[in-house]
Amino acid sequence: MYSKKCTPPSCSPSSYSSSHEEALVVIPCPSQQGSSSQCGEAAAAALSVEEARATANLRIHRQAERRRRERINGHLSTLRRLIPGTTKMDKASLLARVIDHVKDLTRKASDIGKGLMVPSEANEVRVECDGEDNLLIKASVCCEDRPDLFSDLIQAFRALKLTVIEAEIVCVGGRVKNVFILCSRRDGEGSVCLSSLRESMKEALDKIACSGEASGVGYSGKRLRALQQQQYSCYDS
Amino acid sequence: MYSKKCTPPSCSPSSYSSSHEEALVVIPCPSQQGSSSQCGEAAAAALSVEEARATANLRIHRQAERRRRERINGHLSTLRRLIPGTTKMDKASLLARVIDHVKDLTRKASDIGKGLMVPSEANEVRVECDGEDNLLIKASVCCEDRPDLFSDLIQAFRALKLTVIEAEIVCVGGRVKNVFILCSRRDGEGSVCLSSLRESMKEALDKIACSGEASGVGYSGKRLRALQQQQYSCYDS
DNA sequence: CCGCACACGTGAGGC
DNA sequence: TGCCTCACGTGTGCG
Repeated sequence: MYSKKCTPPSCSPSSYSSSHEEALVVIPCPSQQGSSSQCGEAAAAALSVEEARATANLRIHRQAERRRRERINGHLSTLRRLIPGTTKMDKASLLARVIDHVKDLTRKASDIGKGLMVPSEANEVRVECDGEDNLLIKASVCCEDRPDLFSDLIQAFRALKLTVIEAEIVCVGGRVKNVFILCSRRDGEGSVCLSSLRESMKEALDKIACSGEASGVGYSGKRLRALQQQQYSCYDS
Repeated sequence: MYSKKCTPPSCSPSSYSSSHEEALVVIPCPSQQGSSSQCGEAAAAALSVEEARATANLRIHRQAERRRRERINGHLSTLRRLIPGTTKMDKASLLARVIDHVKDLTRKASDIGKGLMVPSEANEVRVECDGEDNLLIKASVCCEDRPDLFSDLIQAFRALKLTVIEAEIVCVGGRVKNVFILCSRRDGEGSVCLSSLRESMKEALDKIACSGEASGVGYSGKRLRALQQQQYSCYDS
């Protein structure tokens, strides 16, 4: 029940067989070929041939194990190649980072599939620092849409010295969800400074999200019903 | 100054087969301690103490190596836990699937950040079967927007006996991108049937996407410029 | 019996 | 020098 047909044949790290090659020489014992007449010798011969077979098996086993090791290490270095910054890293630590990476990507992927990309009913502002290098910041704002919302957000980011790397906009029935990937370009960067940045960001974005709340309302029930009936529309009335 | 020449490396590994707990008892051998009065013994004692230290080092090395192995295998089983369907799978194959998973998730994740969620200039219809169970189908349609586009799509899915699990709509400057997660509820399901389903889906969606092409055009350059200047808007003129 | 996969202990090399 | 990581060969259990 294991291994299936996978066995990527190309996983070999290309440098192979140069270092130690198993010589095919098998029989070091010359003792037992002439002696067919003595029974004691026969026993010895049997034992030695048995030994020879054992060593042959051992040899096969040895190189099989080596192939297995090469397969595993090949996959491991493929992983190293895939995940940036893991070159010349400990094998165990590499696996740890692979785990982190998988978890992270799974979370991201589930975000897109689930409800993240459909603007929710309630206003929502989230600011999270992505990854371990703390360079990228992800900010998402979900609120009622209005003509100058986007430029307001951009201005807020500019005031905080944040560069927009990516922006993602989804609008459904008058509500909008904006997700930004930002990059903070500051001189004395530190985790302390970063947390305060988080706070000011959240404050500013909250203000922007709520500023259009007084004017137009009443979409809630209608929009929800529209969603449930699967009659999405991007068009305002 | 213990004698203890025991534990020669040749000593069979099964000798201390008591599961694996390293007993702290070090000195079982009382063999050559009686003669303390001879000077030749001094050299032997020095040699033996050196040997003893060597074996102690070996012991430390042994259990350190074991810890390392445990760490790696721990991470490996964590990965098994994370990726569904890899229980009791070969270690190398597990790594292969981890690689696939990482590649897949990276692609998906880059999709959300890059161009997937912004309607592209050219019309585009994609149908892909997600995951290994072949139950979920992801269909994305990118085309010029029109009032009844969505209901047309829904009708097409209904005709193909597809249930909409999730829908994601992004509209920018008159163009729209719809991404659907669908579930096929059919009796005799098979990969053959599924590929034909793919074909008919693609055909139907292509028809729908192109049907509004004749009427309104000319957004292209304007929209592209708007995107580059980061002046997104969900509002039609 | 053989192929396969795993865990183990040990030698070698890098700080 | 000591600790750590790695590769290697081998013993062992499973189909």
